[in-house]
Amino acid sequence: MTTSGQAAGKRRRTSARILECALELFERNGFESTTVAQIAAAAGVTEMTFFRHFPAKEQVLLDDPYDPLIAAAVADQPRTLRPLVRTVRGIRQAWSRLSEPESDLVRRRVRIVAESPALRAAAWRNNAETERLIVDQLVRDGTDRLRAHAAAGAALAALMAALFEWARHDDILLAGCIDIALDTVDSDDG
Amino acid sequence: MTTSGQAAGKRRRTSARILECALELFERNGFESTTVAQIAAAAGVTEMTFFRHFPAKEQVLLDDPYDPLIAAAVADQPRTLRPLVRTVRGIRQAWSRLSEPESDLVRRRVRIVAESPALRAAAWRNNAETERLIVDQLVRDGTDRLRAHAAAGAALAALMAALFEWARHDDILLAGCIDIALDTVDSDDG
DNA sequence: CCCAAAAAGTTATGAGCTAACATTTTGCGG
DNA sequence: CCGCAAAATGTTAGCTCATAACTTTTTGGG
Repeated sequence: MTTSGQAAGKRRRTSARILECALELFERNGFESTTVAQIAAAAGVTEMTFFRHFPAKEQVLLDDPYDPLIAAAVADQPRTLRPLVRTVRGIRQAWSRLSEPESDLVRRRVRIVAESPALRAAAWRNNAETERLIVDQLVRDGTDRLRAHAAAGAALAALMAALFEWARHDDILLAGCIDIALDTVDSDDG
Repeated sequence: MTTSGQAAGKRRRTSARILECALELFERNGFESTTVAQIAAAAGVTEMTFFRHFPAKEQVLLDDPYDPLIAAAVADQPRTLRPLVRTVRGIRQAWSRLSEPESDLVRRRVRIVAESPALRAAAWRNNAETERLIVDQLVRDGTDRLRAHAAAGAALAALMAALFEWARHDDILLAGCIDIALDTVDSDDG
């Protein structure tokens, strides 16, 4: 390489610093009451630099790598199942491998998101891309758009409920919450 | 009366003018590209006045009277049903009485909302209150928080899917879309 | 026609975000 | 170790949404 990624180390370090400072400020003072200027100052950078690392204030919390995995997992499910069941199983599979160390960071972020209506809404906007991927997959396999959309939306809503409830406690397991939430939607058969 | 609502007529007229101007501009140029200043100018008022009538730009489109009815309708369902089924039936009942004339206005607004990711997210924030009411009702009747949240979220997601799909066409019936979407989630039994 | 209250205007301010251009920092090839 | 191109960051200026404090206009009943 040598050409692309000259000072990539510095960039990652700055990103991490901004992220950590932002999380601490959000936890201490709340998301809305924390300004980008404060975060930037705490991280020793300019507002401009903050926005170069995170396209928006909310993206500090919402830029997670798990969502894209869902669409792939849904595609893996047998095409003979009902759309909702396929989606539910895909989500279950995608979230089954969340290691303990990262689990703590995820919990911190979800906790902050759960507190703010604006952030919960923003989380849905983030989900939109995942939802679109699931819908496309289901439609490709013969489900009509409306049913596909309803199934994907409902399953993701259940997932969000599981994440928010999980984040409210310190000791419960995420997998358990996801199972309960998805069972509520999926009822039984398969 | 006489004391409260001195010049209420003028206020309503101004609101209606702002609403109509905003809708036309949104339809012509898109939601994001339309500034509050443009809307205000078109309606012959100041930006300040715009915000006195609508707390935020998005509220021109999202301030609908139907959502609150849902929580009440859910409460009306037999408490013996599963939470998801109760919620689905409540939604079905609440949206069953949408008269034709208002239907056109609703469709205009939903169409604009469907176009913008930011607006779709904002619609979810609007739903949050409805969701809370449903959850509270279910919890009061013995369902645990997580299951209640999952059921309410999933059912509302299906409703949104129905509204968005319905708004994409000119000739289909909303009731039909809602039935299909909710059936996808509710599967069958009751 | 007068007058209290409601509606709308004025001015100022702050936060989030973007764009154009200048400056510093980084790390590899010589 | 030094220079150099690219990457990272800083600077400045501006737009839009939104809020607050204060003033002026408009409304409709007595």
